[in-house]
Amino acid sequence: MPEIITVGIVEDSAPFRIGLREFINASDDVRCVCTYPDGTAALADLPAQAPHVVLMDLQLPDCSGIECTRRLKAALPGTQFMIFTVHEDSERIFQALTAGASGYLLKRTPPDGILAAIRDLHRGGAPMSSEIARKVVQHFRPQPARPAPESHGLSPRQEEILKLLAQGHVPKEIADKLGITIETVRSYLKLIYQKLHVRTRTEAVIKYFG
Amino acid sequence: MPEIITVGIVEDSAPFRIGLREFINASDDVRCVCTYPDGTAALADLPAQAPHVVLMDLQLPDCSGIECTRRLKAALPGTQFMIFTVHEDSERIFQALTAGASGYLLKRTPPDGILAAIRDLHRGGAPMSSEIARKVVQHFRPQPARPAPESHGLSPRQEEILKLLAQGHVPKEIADKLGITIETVRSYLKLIYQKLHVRTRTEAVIKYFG
DNA sequence: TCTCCCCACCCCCAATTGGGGGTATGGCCA
DNA sequence: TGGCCATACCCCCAATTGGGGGTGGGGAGA
Repeated sequence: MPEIITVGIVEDSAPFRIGLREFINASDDVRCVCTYPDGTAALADLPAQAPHVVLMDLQLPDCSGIECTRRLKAALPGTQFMIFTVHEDSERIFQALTAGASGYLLKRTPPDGILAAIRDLHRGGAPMSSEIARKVVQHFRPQPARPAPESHGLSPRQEEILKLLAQGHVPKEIADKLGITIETVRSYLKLIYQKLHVRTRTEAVIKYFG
Repeated sequence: MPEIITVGIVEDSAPFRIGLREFINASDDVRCVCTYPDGTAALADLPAQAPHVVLMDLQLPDCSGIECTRRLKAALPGTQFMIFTVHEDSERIFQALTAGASGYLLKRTPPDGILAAIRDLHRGGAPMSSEIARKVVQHFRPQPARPAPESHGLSPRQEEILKLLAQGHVPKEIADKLGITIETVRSYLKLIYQKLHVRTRTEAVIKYFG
């Protein structure tokens, strides 16, 4: 028995909003639990509804759907946001993604595709219209400047230990996990500190993440 | 009458390679015109075939599929490359995209999905498995996960100390920097550990960055 | 052959850390 | 007015950490 996916809709066009809701509610596994015609209404009530997924139009009368997404995402980190719009310019796409959206559908998407995208989003995917996906992928291209691809010169074992450190494990736990003594782990840590030019586990982890 | 989409396959596993070719050729609109078991063979012959789409395994015997993609894309800018692999670590995904790939499928993708992805790629899309798309989207926002500092319920002073921790400072240095005694810093750290449900500085910093 | 490096282990020791107590001041607010 | 919390400080103590030494074995290269 699959869980019912709850959906909120933020869309200024009433016919479109209602039509979308009716279509969604005609499905077995997705329910539209709230709709809003503008950002103000959504910001006021949507956090209390906390749907799994929010469909967000970009063109709202009072504020941009991007700003609206940013604020709602801050209040509802667990909710997945899908932009649903006619705009497909790169600038807006990237702003939407940085604002916290995980999906980006064009309005010309067929109804079945919308439902499929909602399910995909809820499963942890990032549904995007083809055109959007291509723009996102292309944005990776003009950056051939790969900054420092692993130049710390750590041996495989040393890196393994660093990775466990970065997961929050204390040396004793690392020793247990790897089936070696704590003394060995300590030896490795000393070497790692030397190579990374740090003095503590914490600094090493920061270097690892930085 | 739709144009026939020509496909090249670079894949070291012979059964997989053959099976994929047969399956593709069973379709009406897609034809596999060449297959290669390794990067060397692909680099030598694929430019002469110039298929519309190339399915590229990442795990090749002689060189990485990423490097192979980079060179082939340089020779065939009009050809669309789709990575086809079991790897889904972020590092490889981004390397593949910067190398010129426009699609990224996991091998667990059902056959129908593979054909659909080939068509999508040829139409100008960027087909990706759900897991891949989500990773791409998430990495697109390097620092959006910052605006949630209140969630852990730290006081301003506690957060200030945590921030210094996250810069690699040791408690004694924090005391000096803030002009308070180390004992005070230690008291704060205990509170911070409690609130964040961690036991060490390192874990606290990981939480801070996570 | 003879290094060099990686892996694994051991000892010592000073310093630090984390956990447990505690005290005192001041602000907020009900 | 009393409670609650943030800030700031103190003590003790076991355990851990970081830095300094060292011992081997095994594999890759020169």
